[in-house]
Amino acid sequence: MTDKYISRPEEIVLLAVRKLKDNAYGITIRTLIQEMTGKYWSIGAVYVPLERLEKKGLLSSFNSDPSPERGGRRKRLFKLTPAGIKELDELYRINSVLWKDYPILIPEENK
Amino acid sequence: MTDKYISRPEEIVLLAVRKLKDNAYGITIRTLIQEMTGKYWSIGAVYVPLERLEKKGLLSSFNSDPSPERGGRRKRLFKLTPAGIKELDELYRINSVLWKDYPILIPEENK
DNA sequence: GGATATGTTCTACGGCATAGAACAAATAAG
DNA sequence: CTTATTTGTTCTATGCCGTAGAACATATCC
Repeated sequence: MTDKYISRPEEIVLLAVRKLKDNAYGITIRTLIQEMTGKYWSIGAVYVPLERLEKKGLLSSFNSDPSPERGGRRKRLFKLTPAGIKELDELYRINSVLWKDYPILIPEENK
Repeated sequence: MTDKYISRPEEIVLLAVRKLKDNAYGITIRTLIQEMTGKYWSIGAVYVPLERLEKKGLLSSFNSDPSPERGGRRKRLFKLTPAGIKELDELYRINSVLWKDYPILIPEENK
């Protein structure tokens, strides 16, 4: 492909960052993803894509002030860059085409 | 992840096979994918995932009778297995969750 | 300052993405 | 029948990504 796709894990991470708004950092991202997908994600499965997405210019990050309730290291907060937003829009468009007319599943009462 | 995802290329290939029904083979799959995604796909970018999906039991394939109009090698036709259908249903479900509430884009008249 | 809690960095290994040349096989032409 | 043409698949190499979890860092609490 000439115009590379981002991968599925990268897509999912981008979406999680978007949904978390000003509270997107490693732990919350991981938790949200696990909730949405219903699957276990290792720590590395979150941070490695985060790192790569930042390198590609789709995300930016900065360290928060230390202000947690109990203790612990400061957070590295992530946000979408304009390029990241554009990428998500593009993915949304392609997904719409790919899944258009996918048969609606009648749940439970399969009659 | 304990319960592995299939990759994005694999997802796209599965969808193409589904849409093509009884006419899903290398060339038509590639053409449809390029139409849907608007991107160039090499031959290998289609056949390698096809091969892997068959190995995973999500697709099956068989050679067609030789009956083309002009000549050429016989086709290797692909179809979804029950596991493949199940996988697509699962992907649809997850995608719905992931993209729920994605902001509707007002096209052109951005007012 | 040692214990505890919260978070991130590091890195290793296998597997997948992607490209395109080589190969195969069917019919048509001479 | 043998050569050209058309249609389609197989092969395989390279680099990058997916994934896991141990190690490390840094806050607060006692």
